[in-house]
Amino acid sequence: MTLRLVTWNINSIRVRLDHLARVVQEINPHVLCLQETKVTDGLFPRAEVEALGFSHQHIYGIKGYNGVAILSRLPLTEPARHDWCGRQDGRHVSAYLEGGGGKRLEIHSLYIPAGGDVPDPEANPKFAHKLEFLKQTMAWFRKHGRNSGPMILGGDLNVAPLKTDVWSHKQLLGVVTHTPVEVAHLARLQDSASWTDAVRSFIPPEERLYSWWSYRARDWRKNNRGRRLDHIWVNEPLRGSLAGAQVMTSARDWKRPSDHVPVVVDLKL
DNA sequence: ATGGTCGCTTGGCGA
Repeated sequence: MTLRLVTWNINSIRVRLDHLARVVQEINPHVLCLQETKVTDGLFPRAEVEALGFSHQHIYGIKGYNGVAILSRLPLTEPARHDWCGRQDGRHVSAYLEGGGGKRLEIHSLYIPAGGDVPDPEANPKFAHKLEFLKQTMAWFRKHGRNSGPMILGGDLNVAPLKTDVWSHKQLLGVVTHTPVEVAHLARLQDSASWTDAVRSFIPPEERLYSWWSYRARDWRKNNRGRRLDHIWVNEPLRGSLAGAQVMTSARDWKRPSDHVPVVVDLKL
């Protein structure tokens, strides 16, 4: 079988249920990793999501902001919540996907802190939190990755690592999401479990690629000042299974869009 | 250079 996984910062699942339905209709994934669901678990639209075919739901929401989920057509087992930096803030969940080609895949949905405006951990506690979050997740994956089987991670990692992941490398070197210290931290996270950047294994690094465009631009398409903040990574056991990748840019043009678009990867299992 | 827009916890915060 070919397993299709989407990661998407949906920026409120309640506001964008119709968009979720459209993603399901047009892309037909087996698994969705969502970020910024922005809803407590009691108010999560479980029935509506189940009606779309996703009866297996592992959710971790808090009031007002953040919130992550793994939604699946196939069974999910051993659902886990991961908390970092001493906060219970709905940024990381994992579960095992059962039955994909007889394999058992470990899935992670991750929402790394945005980091505020000033890229200085001394002056800006949000930036300090972002760097510390990256350190704690990399330490965990370094240990955990040693004896894990096939793993796939989808998330809003809030870092655009490559020059071609931003509209202007030069102009964004001092802007949070593209500073050298964040890129170095993300590289260490990527190294922690020998992750492969699944999307960039199909869309070459020379090619500009974005997954987020600010709401504040008057015309996002015309300015095209995007950044690639949303990523899908696979570990070594899945590297040979990679079968395709795409970024659903069209979703940014829908009515009342998220500022992020869905990112899709196919795995031949 | 500043402010521009969303969604949430109704109003300031986080992005």
